[in-house]
Amino acid sequence: MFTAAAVDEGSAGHGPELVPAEDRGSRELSRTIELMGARRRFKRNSEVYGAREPADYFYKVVSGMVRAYKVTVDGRRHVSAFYVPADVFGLETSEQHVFSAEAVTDAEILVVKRSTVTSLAAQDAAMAGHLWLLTGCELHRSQNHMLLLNKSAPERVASFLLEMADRIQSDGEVPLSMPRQDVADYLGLSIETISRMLTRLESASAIALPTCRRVVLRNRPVLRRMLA
Amino acid sequence: MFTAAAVDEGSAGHGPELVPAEDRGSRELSRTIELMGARRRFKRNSEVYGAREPADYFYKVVSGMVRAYKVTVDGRRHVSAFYVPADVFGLETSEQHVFSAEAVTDAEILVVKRSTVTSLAAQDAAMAGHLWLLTGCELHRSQNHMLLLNKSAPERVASFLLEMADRIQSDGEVPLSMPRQDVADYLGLSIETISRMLTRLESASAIALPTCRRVVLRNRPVLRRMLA
DNA sequence: CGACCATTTGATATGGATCAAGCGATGTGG
DNA sequence: CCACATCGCTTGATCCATATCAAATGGTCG
Repeated sequence: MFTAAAVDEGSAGHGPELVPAEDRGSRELSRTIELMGARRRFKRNSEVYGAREPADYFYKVVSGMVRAYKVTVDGRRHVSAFYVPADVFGLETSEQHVFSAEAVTDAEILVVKRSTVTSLAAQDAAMAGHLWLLTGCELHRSQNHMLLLNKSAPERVASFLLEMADRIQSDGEVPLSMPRQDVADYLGLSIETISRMLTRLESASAIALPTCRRVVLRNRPVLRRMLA
Repeated sequence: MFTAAAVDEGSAGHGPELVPAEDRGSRELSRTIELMGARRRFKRNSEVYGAREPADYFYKVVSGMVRAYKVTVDGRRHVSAFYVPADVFGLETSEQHVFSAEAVTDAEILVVKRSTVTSLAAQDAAMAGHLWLLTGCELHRSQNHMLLLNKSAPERVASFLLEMADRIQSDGEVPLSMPRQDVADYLGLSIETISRMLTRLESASAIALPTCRRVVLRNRPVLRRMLA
């Protein structure tokens, strides 16, 4: 199977509305990691891998959340992605990781040797196809994030909430496991702006904030209308 | 061959310093397009493909330049990439194109049916590997662009010039084939800001502007020092 | 030569960063 | 169990980078 049949569209428009990993044609690779992967536990804020380290493994989140990030020479940090259960990450084609990865919360992660997967892929076209497909999904996500970074602050925050709601799928209630600083570094804004935008959305009763780490989406159409 | 051996690093740091397509392990796929591709000519500003159209072909630039872009609902345009001779583009895994592609200048482009490549890839692991690799390079480029969008205006412009100089490889002289608006939409800035930054770089004698479409890099270290 | 389009330059406006308190939870030692 | 320290979040005041608006200039093509 070397077609991209299962891949989304419907997302293309604007929001990242990413399709859950299981629906993305990733089953082969995902299952391989499931079967052959070693389960490792990571404490909150511990490192999964570091930028510039050899990229010898692929990863799949079982529980918890992971952030991929990079610190620039001038000390600014950019969070490129959050990975939630069922997401596969670390799929880069380069020999070294470009980003670092850390557990946002305590997390369980399946780890499989990259060489195991690539040698399977060399034998099995379906595996190779899925590897390609998953990388394509990551590309798609990255391109969406790129678009997001040209939007206004309210748009970025609204996009973020909708993205998280779609991916975590806990029905209206979005638990923000990460601190404000992570959100800020993901959206390219300051923590103060994140805070202000959330307050503004609450005033507009688009969302409710029972606690600062729990967001309830009260009015998605209002949020969607903010997307450029 | 299903290893990413040839893939860069050295870029990872900051600049996109992208390795020319031929050195990226893309030879198989690139050569396939070379052998099996139909050569098509596109006039300046004509469309190669449109967003949301079926992604039935892969492309390789022979001459000229191509821009990939997307217009958001609110009418803003984002240029996600410029493709120069030897670059392969249109590699998305999704069934429909997310971006549109247009010729920046008159261009010659090799076009090959995607199904041709994918059925080759289903037989030939090397082809599958190269497909993966090239998509990985596109991902890498996209991630670099993402980082770029969090930098200051002078940094973005300096990065852009260095990127173009590396990719066009015409030794110090960078012909900007695209109008300022394209640069602006690529860097997420206004045309006025692009203009001002170029002027500023000229005053700092980091560059010279014999005409507004030709940039001479006079002092790369100064440009590099601007990168965050 | 004149019209048109792209680029530069100048003046002003503004969104978001930064600086600086305040506030609220969470946890620790008395 | 409560006082207090700490950390993360919110709120307010100010500043600055870049957008936007508005001409002026230059380059290209009929």
